[in-house]
Amino acid sequence: MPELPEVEITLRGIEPYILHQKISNVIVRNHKLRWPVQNDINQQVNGKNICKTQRIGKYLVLKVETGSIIIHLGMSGSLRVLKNNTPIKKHDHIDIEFANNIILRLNDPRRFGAFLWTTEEPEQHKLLKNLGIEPLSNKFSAKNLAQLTKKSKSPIKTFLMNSKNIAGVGNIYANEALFDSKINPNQPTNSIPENRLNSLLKSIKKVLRQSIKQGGTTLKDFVNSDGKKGYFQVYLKIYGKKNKPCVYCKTPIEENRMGQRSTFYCPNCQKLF
DNA sequence: CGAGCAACCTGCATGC
DNA sequence: TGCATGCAGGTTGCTC
Repeated sequence: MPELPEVEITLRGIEPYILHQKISNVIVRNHKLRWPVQNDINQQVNGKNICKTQRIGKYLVLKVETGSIIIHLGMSGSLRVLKNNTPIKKHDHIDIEFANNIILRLNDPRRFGAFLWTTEEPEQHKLLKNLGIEPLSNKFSAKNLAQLTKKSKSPIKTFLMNSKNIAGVGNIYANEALFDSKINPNQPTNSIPENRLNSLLKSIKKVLRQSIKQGGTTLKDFVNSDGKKGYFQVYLKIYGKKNKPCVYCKTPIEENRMGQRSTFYCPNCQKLF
């Protein structure tokens, strides 16, 4: 599921409830996520206050004085703020209980998500230190994108989805941003002229911002911290639209596979050049 | 090095 | 109805 907008929505939803609150317990019902959840996680954080929360790419970081909890939602994860004693549902793997009587509950049917403890600076953690540019930051500029793309011969969609280049763009938003800027997903990255790169840059920021505004995209599992679904799926123009008419030219949208991911494009609007 | 792809999991839609 | 197949917002870590 969760790409950058969904993780951002989750962060905004949980932060007001947990920032500066004291952790009173961590319950791990199933430690088998992408990596095993550390056995002593409760001893590490019990009694500590959350002093900072942040999103880095698709990762959420909950900082306490002595280290950080790093959370990734994988394909199907969600985090909810609930009252203590809320009955457990299937795939509710972890609860962080707080002294103010709320819990932060991780549900993740596919268990591709992660829940890690680190005493390093989170940016230095193995999984985060090679992340590329934050696409909504000022560092994601025309100049930097031009610099970054000239080294890569990969198809542009593969480039966009590689978190070493850009952190947080996944399959939905790569498809949408390429359609919005009328670039073919297979266009070799280093063959894209500067004016087209600038338009791609704007499309990426636009699509991510619009999705955040709509509470993210819910295809299946994603819910925000209140348990509500996102609404941006209503505004998707290309993702999942195989054989539907292109909103600009009515040409039927085509689908193929790049890597192992579904790729949608309008053969008329997104011609290779 | 990079590119390609299997693997990690459950659930759901589809087709025989 | 039942069973097999394939696919799903991600990413690591193999092989070549």
